[in-house]
Amino acid sequence: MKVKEIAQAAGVNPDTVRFYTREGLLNPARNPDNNYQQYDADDLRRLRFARKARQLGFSLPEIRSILDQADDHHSPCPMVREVFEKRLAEVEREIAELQQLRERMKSALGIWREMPDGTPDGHTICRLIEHWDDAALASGGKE
Amino acid sequence: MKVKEIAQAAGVNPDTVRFYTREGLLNPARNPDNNYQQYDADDLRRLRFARKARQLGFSLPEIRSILDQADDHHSPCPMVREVFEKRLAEVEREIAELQQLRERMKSALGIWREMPDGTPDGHTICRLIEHWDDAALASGGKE
DNA sequence: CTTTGACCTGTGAGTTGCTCACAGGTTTTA
DNA sequence: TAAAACCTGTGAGCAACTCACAGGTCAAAG
Repeated sequence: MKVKEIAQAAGVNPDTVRFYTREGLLNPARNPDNNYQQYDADDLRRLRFARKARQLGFSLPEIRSILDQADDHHSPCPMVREVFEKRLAEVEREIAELQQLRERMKSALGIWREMPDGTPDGHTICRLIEHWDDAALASGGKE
Repeated sequence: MKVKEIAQAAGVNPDTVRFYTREGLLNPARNPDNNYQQYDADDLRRLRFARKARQLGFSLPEIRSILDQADDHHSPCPMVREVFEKRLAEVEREIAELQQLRERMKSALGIWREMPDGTPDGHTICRLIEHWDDAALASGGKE
């Protein structure tokens, strides 16, 4: 299979296939006649695997590690479980952060409804933002 | 004020100050003696404004527009309100997406508890991922 | 008065996972 | 046989910083 074919078979952009190849996730052979990349069923399996793993939140380096382990006939599953739990925790944290942001935004919107628009006077740029109280932020620090 | 001073006054990394200056959000004068950047109270106001706006979800180009409008003595408030509502909608969408991801991950974890780890056999890389059903994904498309 | 250390300068690269652009070679279609 | 569609590798662009580098400047200590 050529780039476009495997890309279509996996439902991804051909450039993504090229990118994954560059990154070493895919190891196509070469057609000696024209130097085209030649992907086989194994590459397609790896590509589909990679896409599923991405949808589950794995990073490309993580996916590469998993693939490498499998190539060495070691079961990547324990590693998959471990990485996965870490990712889940991260996702939970991201959700919490975004929800906090949403609350900040909503409270700002509520307050703004009663505030008149001001013209910048050299002291103030936009009261809406400048007078928004970020005391609530103190609780949500990043580590 | 020099870079480090204004950075401390606003509670940001000096490199962020330099970056914002490069990006045109800050317009410091120059000390002709040594070519150092010289920030004044107005720059500090802009910097604090920018940080607050960032925490509220505005992008740097958006913040620059707001600042530019204020410099022209137009009230940026209507624009702020408009951009803000769009951002809020985006945040809601991001939260929904992440929550969906979390559900996918949790359901995968649940299923995995009952699955044995497998050794790669040339057909399978990691059953955990390959046998994970992504039918649920069909509903959550991106536009 | 010189050295040391802390600060300043601008610029370029690294982060993540692609996506797009470019210039040139190949194959297919008309 | 020429145009269209594909292939090749490489480099840049996205967001919002952060860090590294090489060299200039300045305050205080010796």
